[in-house]
Amino acid sequence: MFSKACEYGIKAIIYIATQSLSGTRVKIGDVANNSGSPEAFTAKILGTLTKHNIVNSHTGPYGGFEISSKQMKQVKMRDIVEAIDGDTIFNGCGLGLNECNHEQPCPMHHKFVKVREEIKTMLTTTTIYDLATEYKSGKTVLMR
Amino acid sequence: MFSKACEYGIKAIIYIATQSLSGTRVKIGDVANNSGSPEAFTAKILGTLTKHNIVNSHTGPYGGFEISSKQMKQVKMRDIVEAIDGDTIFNGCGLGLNECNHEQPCPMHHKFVKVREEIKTMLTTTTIYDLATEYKSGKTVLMR
DNA sequence: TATATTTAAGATATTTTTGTCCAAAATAAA
DNA sequence: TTTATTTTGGACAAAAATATCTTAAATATA
Ligand code: FES
Ligand code: FES
Repeated sequence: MFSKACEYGIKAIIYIATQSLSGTRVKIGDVANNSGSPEAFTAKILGTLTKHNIVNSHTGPYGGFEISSKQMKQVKMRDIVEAIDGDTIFNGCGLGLNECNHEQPCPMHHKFVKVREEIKTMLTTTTIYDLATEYKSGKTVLMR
Repeated sequence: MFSKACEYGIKAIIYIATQSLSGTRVKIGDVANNSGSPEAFTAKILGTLTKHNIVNSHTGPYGGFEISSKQMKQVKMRDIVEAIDGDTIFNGCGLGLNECNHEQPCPMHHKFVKVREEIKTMLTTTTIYDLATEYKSGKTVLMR
């Protein structure tokens, strides 16, 4: 469904957000350790998300990553996925035709579009804040 | 959603099935030309599907690929996807945790499971025959 | 049996994704 | 200003996915 990069990105953001809720900035090493993702690769992905203004970074001592309350509540999962994986999952043809086209549908089109819309809805109606608060309360885990 | 191999496999099977409905066997070259997929790669994938008894192959002159009416009506899209991409799409965790676990859910679990079930339903309720007849009637296309 | 045709199988090549490493830039504090 | 800390960016490496090529095996027909 999502690329590894995207999975790592989502988990990193959720961890950073929960820490931000407590007012603490986190270093990339902490993120990797607490989300079960490779450190250097996760750093790359956070670089992308920083450019998209989904997370804020600060260099130097006492630096690290942080997400504001405003960001948490405004940014949807969809924004993260789109920033990393692009919009193929939201608009692309299920059978890989150059584009999804209602006029000349591929054999899977009708049924596929429904699922694709469900995915879009799921990711558009879920904010970072939603998942971060749930994770902070201990109801969910980022690694096992 | 699906790998390229899986996309090619599905398109190949639909084309072979429509030809089988007319009683004609098709050669790998025809399949590639009519489904817009790379020939040698598609041959590999059809080898896999042949082993899974989803399609039948015949070597030699007048040989080629063919699917029986019985197979067409019994084999679900799910079988094709599972044969090529495995069962990760049906059972795997959306955030890449080693397995999906209801007891220790990842942050996306609840919403993700619903979508995953929709995908499973879509692929389990669609047979090769369904898509082949629709394609044969000209309502859908395999390439553009 | 000899020949032509077609899939099967294995080796190889290319591209993309995933992942690591290291030096540079930014910055806070002593 | 110097030092230590942290992200940033670029080069590099490894693994997986995608794709091609070549030869072998099977088989129908003459
Ligand atoms: S044309 Fe393939 S999903 Fe719309
Ligand atoms: S645990 Fe992640 S989807 Fe179920």
